[in-house]
Amino acid sequence: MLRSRLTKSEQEAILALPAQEVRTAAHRDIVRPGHCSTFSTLVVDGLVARFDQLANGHRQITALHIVGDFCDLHSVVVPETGWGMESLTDSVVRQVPHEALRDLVKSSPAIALAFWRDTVVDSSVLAKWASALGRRSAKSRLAHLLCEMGLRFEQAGLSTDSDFDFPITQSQIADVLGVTPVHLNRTMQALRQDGLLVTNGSRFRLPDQPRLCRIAQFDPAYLLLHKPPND
Amino acid sequence: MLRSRLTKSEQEAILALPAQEVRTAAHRDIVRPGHCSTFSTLVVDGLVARFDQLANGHRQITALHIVGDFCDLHSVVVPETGWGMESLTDSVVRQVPHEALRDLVKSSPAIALAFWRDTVVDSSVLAKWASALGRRSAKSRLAHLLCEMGLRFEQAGLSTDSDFDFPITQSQIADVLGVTPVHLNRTMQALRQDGLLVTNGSRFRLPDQPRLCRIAQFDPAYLLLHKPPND
DNA sequence: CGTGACCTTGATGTTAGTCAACGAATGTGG
DNA sequence: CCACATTCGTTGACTAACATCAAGGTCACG
Repeated sequence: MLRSRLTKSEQEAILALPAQEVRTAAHRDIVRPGHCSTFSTLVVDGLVARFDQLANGHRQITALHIVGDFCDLHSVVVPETGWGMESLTDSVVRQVPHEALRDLVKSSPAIALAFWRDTVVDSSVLAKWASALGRRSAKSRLAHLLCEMGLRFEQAGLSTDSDFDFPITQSQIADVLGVTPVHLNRTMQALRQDGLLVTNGSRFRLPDQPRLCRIAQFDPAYLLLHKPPND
Repeated sequence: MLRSRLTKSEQEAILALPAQEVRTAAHRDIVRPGHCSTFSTLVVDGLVARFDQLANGHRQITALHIVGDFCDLHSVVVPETGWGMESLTDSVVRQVPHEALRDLVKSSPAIALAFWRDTVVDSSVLAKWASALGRRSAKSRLAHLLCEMGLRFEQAGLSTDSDFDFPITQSQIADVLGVTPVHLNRTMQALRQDGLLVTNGSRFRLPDQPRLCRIAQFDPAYLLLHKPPND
């Protein structure tokens, strides 16, 4: 679950944290921007996005979180939310009070480091994405997103990296890539015509991953999957 | 220096950390992408940028660091560098060994939280920037950058927020905004014609900040300047 | 008096946004 | 079972933003 090595007892301490389980329908705002949050959110089922909203209402999704992700652990040390969180699908989340997390962190330096590390990995993914938004074409960004999500779904044990269920609308993908829904639609068609993408409902298949990775210039190092020890 | 409240003795412990002071000329890579770093970098003088590099050599700057910033504290918990760091001007930095930082973090939970918090603030700035790259025009992004840097220079006690020394080339700003140098040049001219920017060498003056902030949709909340206590 | 780094300008091509409309699938209430 | 609305994907015509290519201009520096 977390991207660090912990002892059994430390793992148990995290799992034993008090939490409120919440079910939400798709397209609901779980955390509204501009407030102060009192809990962190663990995704139990579904797909959850962190976003930033502009004055005109347009959204830029800055992170996608799948089953098992602790999506706003950073709010433990910085509870002020400039961002918001929305459910992209019907979802189930566990809300863990900051108070409990802070107590745990004080009692165990190893867990503090593991939490810190987890937020840094999120930040590493975000940096890679910022670079994609600034310097790549929509087609390359879409390819990159597909490569990343495939790998993350596989790592989470949900599917293979080249054939996965990704229940997201084209408008939502557009909010990730920073393009309009119309342009995303055309970009997806371009990948389909190149024989790099086959979709069927929410099922995504990537028939030629090596070529897709080349277009995306995808190097999975930034996801930090090898989980080195903390010290 | 750090964006958290610490006791005197904690502050002294940080300042007493062993470090190697290094001087670098402008336009040098301080940390090369794709390695494993063994120290974190504190900016003593100058301007330092974190960047991500594409296969074609193009760079996207993902963070700017001014005097007093600890620019890669995150590498304490994740030493693998997908990114690089370059000096934008002649600079002086202090390189603090990760080993010493990890020892300090283990001995003091408050410092661990302060360090964690610092990396989360960087991440908050990055999220705002990703949103700008995805959803705003070059003009709005430039306005946003100017508002942010003005405020940060002021907070660091270097100048006022509407008249500051920002020793950076147009090509480097272009690498921040994710545009070409040619287009950045034209974007700056547009701000000048609107009476929103006056430059003289590396001196930037913002004659009409309220209007500039409106164009930028600048809300400084994401910089988390009010420094709430850690717990 | 070159030379190189940086800024500026013009012409032209490409990428992506905007506006508007339509079709397919799904759900809902009568 | 049918009319209706809603959401989502798709398409076409047109426009705006930005990239690319190429060339000069300025200034500091050796």
